[in-house]
Amino acid sequence: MIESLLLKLRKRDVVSPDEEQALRDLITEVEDIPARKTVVRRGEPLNRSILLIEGLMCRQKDLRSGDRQITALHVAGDFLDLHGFTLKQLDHDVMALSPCRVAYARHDLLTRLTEVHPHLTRLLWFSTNLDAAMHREWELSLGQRTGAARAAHLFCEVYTRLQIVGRLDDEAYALPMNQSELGECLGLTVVHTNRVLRELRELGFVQFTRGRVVIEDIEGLKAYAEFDPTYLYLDSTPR
Amino acid sequence: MIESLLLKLRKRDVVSPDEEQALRDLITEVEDIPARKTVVRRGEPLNRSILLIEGLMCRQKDLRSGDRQITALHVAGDFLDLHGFTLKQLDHDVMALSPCRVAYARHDLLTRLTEVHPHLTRLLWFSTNLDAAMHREWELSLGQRTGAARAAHLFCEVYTRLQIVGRLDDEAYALPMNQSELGECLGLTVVHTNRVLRELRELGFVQFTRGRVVIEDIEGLKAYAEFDPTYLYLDSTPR
DNA sequence: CGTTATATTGAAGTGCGTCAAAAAGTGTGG
DNA sequence: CCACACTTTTTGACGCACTTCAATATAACG
Repeated sequence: MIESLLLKLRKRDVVSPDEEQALRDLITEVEDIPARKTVVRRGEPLNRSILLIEGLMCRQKDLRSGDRQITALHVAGDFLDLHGFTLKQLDHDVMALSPCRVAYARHDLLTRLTEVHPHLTRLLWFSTNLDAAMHREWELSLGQRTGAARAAHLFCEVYTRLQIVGRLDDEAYALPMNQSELGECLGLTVVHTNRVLRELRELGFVQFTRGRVVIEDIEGLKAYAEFDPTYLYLDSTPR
Repeated sequence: MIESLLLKLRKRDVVSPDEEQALRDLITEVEDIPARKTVVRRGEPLNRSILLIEGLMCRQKDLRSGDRQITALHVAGDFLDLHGFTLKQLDHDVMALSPCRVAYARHDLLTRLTEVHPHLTRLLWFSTNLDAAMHREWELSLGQRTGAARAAHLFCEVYTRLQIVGRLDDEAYALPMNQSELGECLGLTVVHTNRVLRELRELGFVQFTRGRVVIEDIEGLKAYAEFDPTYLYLDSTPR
């Protein structure tokens, strides 16, 4: 159940059998979530954090005009709102993009964990810092990259993250969202998102059709996006 | 020396005298940094984190074209790279925008702190999560707000953050950067930044001249920017 | 099979970038 | 105090990336 989480963490540091057990003990109830359901609403008090076991979720903020920005994507093995453990409420919504399976980690157990497992605590802390690193890369994309490069970069990032947790299907993967939602990740309208996707397709880099990404030329795509995975911290270092 | 940090933390939770002392013991050497100096370079191994005592610093990422994005601003009381404690190296540079005074917190002492002070650890964890919340709000700005609203929002955010640490000078404050650097925060060119500033001035909201922000109508500015400080977590809650 | 969501294309408009130059401010040395 | 060089701000003209509005095509679904 926490296998993807372990894959993710062990890519970055050693997790002892003891710590693995502590994580297993942390996770209680499992639940299935339908697509499009909001699982955490901004401002609501939190007493547990959610681990994504299967599916695709996102964090989003919106303006009064209704314009939305998706600020993060989450794949299997990610905590959706571990930051909520110290923040106690979120500044944004968390929504399922596909049908998902999640598990819950109660905050009182997490508090206990911080008192008993300092190294594991630092690892969980690391994992929220990793989210922040991705936010920064998205800021760079939104502020400086062209629409096409932004899309290309996103495809590279998700490719890399899914690879870690074994969700790549050869050179393709599931990205269950429509072009409108993809546009909300990229800060583009649906119409322009569609044009940008055509460009990437015509360049022979990648195809995105009905929630599925097929990579045709990963090296070309990475070069085009200036994708440098440093910000994903893929080295195993004592944290 | 850590007074601004204490103001910042105590705005969000209780810091016991014991914990205050632990923080004081954490901070060793103090140093003065000249403007424009890069204090942390991406990729370099870190064994300490930096607390900003006085001045303005930023985090920045760039593309090969030379286009830069400033992903965060830091004021007195902020840790510049506390995330570096668990990341062990940064994915971006940290640079002084003005002459600054900083103090250092060694990572071995921080590790020790996590083993002895779980609640304080959670508070420091919180503070990195707060940085992430600001990153998300900037993503919303960069992705969805117009240039003028983005600038207005930034002025509101810094106004609020400086207020907490007592650096407001009536309805004005120091923001020691030029229009080019402001543009790099906003994802705009200098030229357009200049036009956006004129617009905000003509609307009677705010003036930005030679590194100084003079707020003329804070309520108007907040409304214009749709500034909602929820994401700054200004309530005192047990973390 | 009809209904609704999603994708695609076209045409026209706009926010912001680019290029270029002038104006204003700042710092330094004489 | 001025002279000079340099940085920063400001403005104008023009171009482009992206948006908006609108219509059609295609896929998904009960």
